[in-house]
Amino acid sequence: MRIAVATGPGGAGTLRPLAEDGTPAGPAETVPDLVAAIEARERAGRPRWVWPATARLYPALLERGVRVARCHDLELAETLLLGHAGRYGEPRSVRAAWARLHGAQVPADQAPAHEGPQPSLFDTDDPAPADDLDQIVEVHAAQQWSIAALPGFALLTAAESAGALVAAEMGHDGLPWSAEKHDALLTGLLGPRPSGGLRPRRLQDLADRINDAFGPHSHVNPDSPAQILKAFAAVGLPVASTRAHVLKKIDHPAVPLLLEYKELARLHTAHGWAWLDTWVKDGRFRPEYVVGGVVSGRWATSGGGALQIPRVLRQAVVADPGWTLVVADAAQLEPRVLAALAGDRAFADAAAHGDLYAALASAFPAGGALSARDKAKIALLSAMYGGGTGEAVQLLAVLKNRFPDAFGYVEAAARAGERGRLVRSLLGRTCPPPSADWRALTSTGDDDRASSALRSRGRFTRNFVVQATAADWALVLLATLRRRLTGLGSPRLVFFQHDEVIVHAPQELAGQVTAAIHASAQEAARLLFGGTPVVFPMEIAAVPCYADAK
DNA sequence: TTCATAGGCGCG
DNA sequence: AAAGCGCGCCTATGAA
Repeated sequence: MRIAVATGPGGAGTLRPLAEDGTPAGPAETVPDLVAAIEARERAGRPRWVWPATARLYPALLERGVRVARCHDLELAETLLLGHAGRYGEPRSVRAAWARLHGAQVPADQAPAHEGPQPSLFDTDDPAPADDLDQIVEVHAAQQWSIAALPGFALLTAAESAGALVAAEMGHDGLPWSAEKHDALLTGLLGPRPSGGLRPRRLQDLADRINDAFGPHSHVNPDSPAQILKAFAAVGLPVASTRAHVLKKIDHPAVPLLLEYKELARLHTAHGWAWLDTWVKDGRFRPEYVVGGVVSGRWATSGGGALQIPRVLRQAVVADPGWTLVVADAAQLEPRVLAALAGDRAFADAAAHGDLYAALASAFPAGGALSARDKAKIALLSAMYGGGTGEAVQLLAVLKNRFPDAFGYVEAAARAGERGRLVRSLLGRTCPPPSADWRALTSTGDDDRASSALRSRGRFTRNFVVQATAADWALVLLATLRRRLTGLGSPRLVFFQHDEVIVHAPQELAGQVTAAIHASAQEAARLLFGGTPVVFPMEIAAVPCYADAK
């Protein structure tokens, strides 16, 4: 059973039961308290809720303690369907989808109402227009018809919608975060918290010593790459850039000071006290996730930088007393995905257990500075990213000879991209078409810029098929894990980063959570790849602090 | 003063 | 000179 949901004014709304294919299975009903009505029907029968956008509607339910098992997010589904049709970037609102169905003028999407107090959806003074239930019902039915015709899309849209539920729940529950530990870490590395916009003591000290190293009259701002370049040129050491790996190659007393400065300055500006004040409240870090924010299907964030937390700050992620963090990481996910995708028998056999790179190592010649395992890893990464300079050239040749189907799979994706064609993940998530600029550039000449653009597009599509299918797998894992955790009661998903999840759970449930994660990884592999011999092992640790994992 | 871009680096 | 994929966030910088 499905139920379509339209929000109305003042917390009211309208509901209508639907069959799986979207045809109405009963009359529309207007309810004065939409959240209460959803809660009652959720208890009665766990329907799949059909609503315009989980991100706008679900936070208000969570505020009132209401969670739902399943939904169909119309905007996310519309985005996936448009993408599959090569129509990236067209408006995805229910109104826009309805207008497309009727050949009417398609309204542009409203900019996400940023900032301001969170859920304005149920505010009585909400200026946003109420949803139109009839449009919701009609758009949903059209989507179901399209989805049924596309292999993988039923699973893809269900998983994307479940991901939206998880994202809202994680934003609501938050990642357990110790402000005390974070502050102590900052103080230890940077010195006491400075007042005003001053540099912390340790950074100022390094800045002074960097200037001393460049000479008595030096005025270098270490935050300015341009000034650093000039300073090195002035002492006879011209460098192409100030990136850490470039600076490491030159011999000058300022280099180690600069490297230390950059690292600490980054921590201070991106995840320092200002970040702590903004993003951590009541022992929880509540980021804003954007489901499907990356074209490959990975999530993005729109604030808080949840997907770029420096490893050193994992010390601040601490379970509540009596609780534990179950930290789970998919080992070597992308090469395993390639193995399963390509159906390369020899490669899949290597990916059938343990350490994939080690299993491949015997195919690569011994000798030299690199171990055979490292060579296997470089070859794989080059194949998936489109690298292949220096030593990687020979290693790629080995890969091509020994594992021709795996090599051929990403090569075919690269060639499709170079021809301007679309490529898709296993479940059908589709890459954006090349831009008009790209077409103009690559159709006219065969100069350097044109061939560079061609190769760039090839690298993108080459990587897309792997990264996006890995995202498919991770999203299905997340969806099935969420279902299992609901069965366990109190455990909560609190973090998801591409191929890694953290569950916050009472200590006594750590074993059951661990089992649930293993089972979900297996289920995801089966749902995507059927009977592939490739395994998708999870490295799991139940720890009091995130930093203790691995 | 505001805005867009580049350079750099954090994560996978 | 650029160079292997995908992101977000910060500062410096120069144009508007």
